Amino acid sequence: MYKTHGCGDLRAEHVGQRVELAGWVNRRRDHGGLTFVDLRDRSGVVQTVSNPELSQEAHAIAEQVRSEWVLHIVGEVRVRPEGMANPNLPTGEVEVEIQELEVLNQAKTPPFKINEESEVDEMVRLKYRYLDLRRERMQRNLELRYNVIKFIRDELGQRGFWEIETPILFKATPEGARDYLVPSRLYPGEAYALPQSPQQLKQLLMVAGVERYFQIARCFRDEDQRGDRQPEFTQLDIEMSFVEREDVMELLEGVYSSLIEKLFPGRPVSVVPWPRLTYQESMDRFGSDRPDLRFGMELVNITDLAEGSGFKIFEGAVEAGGEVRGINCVGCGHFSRREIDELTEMIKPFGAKGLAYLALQESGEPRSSFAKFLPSDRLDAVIKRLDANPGDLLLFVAGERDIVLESLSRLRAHLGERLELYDPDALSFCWVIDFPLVQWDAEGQRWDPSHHLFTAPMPEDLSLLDSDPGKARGLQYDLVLNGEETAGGSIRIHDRGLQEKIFELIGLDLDTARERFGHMLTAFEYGTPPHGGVASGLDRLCMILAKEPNIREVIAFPKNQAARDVMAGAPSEIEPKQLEELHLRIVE
RNA sequence: GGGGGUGUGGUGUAGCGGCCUAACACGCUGCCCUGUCAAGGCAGAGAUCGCGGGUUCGAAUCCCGUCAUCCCCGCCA
Repeated sequence: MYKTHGCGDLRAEHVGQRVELAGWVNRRRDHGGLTFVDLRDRSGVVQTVSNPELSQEAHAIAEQVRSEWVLHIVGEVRVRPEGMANPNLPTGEVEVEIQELEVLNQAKTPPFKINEESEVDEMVRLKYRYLDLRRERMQRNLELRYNVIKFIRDELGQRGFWEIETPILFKATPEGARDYLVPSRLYPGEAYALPQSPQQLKQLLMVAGVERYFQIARCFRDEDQRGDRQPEFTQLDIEMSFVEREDVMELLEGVYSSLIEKLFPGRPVSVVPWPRLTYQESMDRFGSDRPDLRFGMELVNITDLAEGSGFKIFEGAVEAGGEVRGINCVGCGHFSRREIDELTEMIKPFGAKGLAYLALQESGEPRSSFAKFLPSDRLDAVIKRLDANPGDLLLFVAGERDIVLESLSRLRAHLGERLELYDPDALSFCWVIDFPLVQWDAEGQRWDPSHHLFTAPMPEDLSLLDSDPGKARGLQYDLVLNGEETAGGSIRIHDRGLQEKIFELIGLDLDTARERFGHMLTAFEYGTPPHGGVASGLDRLCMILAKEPNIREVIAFPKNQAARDVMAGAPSEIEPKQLEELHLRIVE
């Protein structure tokens, strides 16, 4: 070993000890005679001092040293002279007096500063990711992620789960996201697919009698990027036999609650059991199936008050079968016309024609785009229903239900952040349940599973599958954290007949279904236990726990927006020889 | 596939028709300096203003195209 201690671990208790340190030069302060070298390793930073009176040889080297050089130092830990302690440094009470100094490696001047949290263009960071990861923020994130995963492994182990690996080379499933394909060398024209999730395999593990399975599983989806989406990502995959919906939800909230209690003590977190909202309720109150429960500002339906109100825009929306809903931005009555116009522009992309506003003044008439059209008793009823007081700003959207909900939901999320309506440390969980099993896909003219095609319908809704499939609910649950979808799961179908019925409903003919999922159907005939599970996006979870704005900040080597690895330059051109082996030809 | 933002020394920014022979901070190089810790002092190097075309007497600045990058929509069972 090159070191006896971590740089950041040295304290007053080590005074007098001879220590060996190894690490990077964080900063050098050369006073000519005396030279200070702040040495950094994973554990932190400690000040080392080179004094020519102690070692002429070491001092000559210390004068040559530059940022990010890799050093090996032998020296003695000393208390700093009176008044020289640095309270900003955990190791600030001591310093290491250099006796021997060895340069293990020199370093070019890095393209950006490693020793401070300066803003750097992300392309440059990704190109030199190994340097970016050397910075404190990234080291913190890497450690946080490790701690989260370690905790989950330990916790699930204690709860009787086995961690089982499933194949990365598996079979394409044209339903769902686009697959990443791996062409087969041995079988011309055939390909493996990388898993979008280990869904089928974990269900087959239940058939296999595993009963309690989990995996920290890498998943692959060839779709376009977002700030919270990467082409490959990691999910906590769980499956359990002989359970009902509530059992799976209780398990995950138990694991995550204790995780936060242990690793993030002091952060405000939802109390178990976490709120359970039906899909209907969530849409009705928040306009979204992933409601951010860190703050209120719920959507209020005033459709009945809008009907025949005298305001043509409201009336028209109601007559066309639409709705009128509003939110109360408490204390925002001072918003300027321009600010309200900006909010209006914000929701137009979602189909909203406009934004009606009513700003209640502390005194005098309200400022409003529509109040003058409404009889005063109607106006009072509206104000009362939104629980509004002088100084508040009420915002309304009228139109088709979907548009109203989406617009106000976006507006609510935007205002919640802008007005700082919540504690940035808060971790607000909730479950959304009772999703529709299938949704009508107008483009494809067919029913689409809202979760996936193995989700069991609610038993009491079974008959609806024939009469009114859109009304049938699934035994499904989504976990939402601070308005972000963090996990999703369901009780699965374990009956071949029902599974085939679902295939049929979503327009998979029996031959195709058997070709793609024959192994599942066959397995269901050999004594399949009732089972269900959940999958949780760990990158996203870590992103929120680390309070990072972007999923790339918690992934060691992420792809950029265009799905490229800019450090290694992947994807890259294929050698003709490889193409030939794989029986492939490039079509321009 | 579509919409929007951004591209100026190594990094972060300023400049947004002529005062630009491109400014500032940090970093970098050299010299000085024995108690600094964002060390300090002095001196210095470093930019064809993403690329191509156009408008103009004159373009970092305006226009068009293109590339890169980020955000969003579509997509993500």
